[in-house]
Amino acid sequence: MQNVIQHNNLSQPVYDRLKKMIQKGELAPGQKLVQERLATALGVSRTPLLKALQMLEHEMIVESIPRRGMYVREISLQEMIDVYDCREAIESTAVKLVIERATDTELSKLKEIFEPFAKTQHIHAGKYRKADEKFHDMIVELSKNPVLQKMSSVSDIYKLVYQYGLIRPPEETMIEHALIIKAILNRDLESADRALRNHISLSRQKLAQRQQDKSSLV
Amino acid sequence: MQNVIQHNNLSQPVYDRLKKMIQKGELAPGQKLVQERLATALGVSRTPLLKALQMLEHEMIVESIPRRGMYVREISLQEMIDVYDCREAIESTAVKLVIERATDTELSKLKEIFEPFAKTQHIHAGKYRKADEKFHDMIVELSKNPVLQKMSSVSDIYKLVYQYGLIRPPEETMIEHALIIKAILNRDLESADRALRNHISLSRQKLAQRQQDKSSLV
DNA sequence: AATTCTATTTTTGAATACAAAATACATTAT
DNA sequence: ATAATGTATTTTGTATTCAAAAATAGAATT
Repeated sequence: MQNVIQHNNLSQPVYDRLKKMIQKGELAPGQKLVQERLATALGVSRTPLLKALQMLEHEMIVESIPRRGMYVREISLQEMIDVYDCREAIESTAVKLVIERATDTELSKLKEIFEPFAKTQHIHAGKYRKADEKFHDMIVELSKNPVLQKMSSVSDIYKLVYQYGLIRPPEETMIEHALIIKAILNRDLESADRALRNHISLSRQKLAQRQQDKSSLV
Repeated sequence: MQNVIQHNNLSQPVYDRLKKMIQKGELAPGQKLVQERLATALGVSRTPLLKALQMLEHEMIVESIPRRGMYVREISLQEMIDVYDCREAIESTAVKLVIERATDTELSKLKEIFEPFAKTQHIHAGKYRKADEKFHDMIVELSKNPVLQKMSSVSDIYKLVYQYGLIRPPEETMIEHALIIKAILNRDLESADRALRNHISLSRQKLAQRQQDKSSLV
């Protein structure tokens, strides 16, 4: 029995690890997270684990059922559609602020994200998804609105949409990304807003279509 | 020393009490919240208190400075302006969904909120503020989008704007509320969106004006 | 009088202990 | 065999303990 108490923020690394494990599916949706067992597996006590789980709960990645336990949340298709409405709200506002507040140097970083894909013929799906996430993250970051950033973390679960497979081919979204970036670089708010809303809205519509298909099966 | 352990969600009532205490200013912005002392005062141990504080941290009402402690957050004028941008994002999306999803019965409840003030000549400031908050809460609630609702809780700190005094006279906002409600009842998305954005935007501009005034004093 | 250093106290973050609720399991009754 | 009941085990929510870091107070020095 080791009698050493750590004092340096154990919950943060635990949070990071859990989040990755859930994103990778190592902890499956619906799965119960037994605290003592999980804590031992991660080499900490229940205290920092619980703090990490609470953070994930705020992001709607896990859910706590009182006196029952913590579970990895299952994100339904309907909820994912709701998430896309949230992303449109967040990012549309973010884009407005980016155009107001970001420097040209900062804007150029947005552009760089998709440059590797412009050259190549075949787009690596995994790398493109990462770039896509980075693009949307950066828009929120460059908004320089801390409250918006915090709110954004709640709808970050959109990143779990891959559970429903590929929503739209990269070739399609690539063009839309280019349009958004171009408008932002020109600091053309109206075009940027329109392009961004269109981009998110199209994906949401794809999800809604699947929802339709599913319910019409019954 | 009582040897009784409660098992029924102590953190929720603690959260409620703390939130009210902060809203009333009983716990002042900037004030340090010493855990042991506060826990004793509330009749619980540090464990449920800490959980409550984490919830408040997520809503940006308190902040944790690692290894230093928990503090009641001071919300600057600039941040409040940022909050209003967030509210516009949230509520604009909410209104869209309300028009899509809410029943006529539900919409009628929106209307009822301000009815007491239509009759009276003099508007009771405190009661009007409560009604105002209820109105905005209800829009988010009737959106029936759980993710949006969760996000909304983060920018709920707009309710602390009264710390900066009265932003606009009730007579002014009353008219705007009426316009928003009318458009929602008609399920006229375009008008509702325009009215709502105008309403929030005007308040934000007032705050921005104060920010200007303040910085030009220097 | 101001500043630096040191000893003491306080407070935080983590680990552990503990009681009640939830679950699993076996036994009995139907 | 299935349902119902009682018992043992597990797990949660809270309380407590503990060690390290931070804050404080006091002494020593400039």
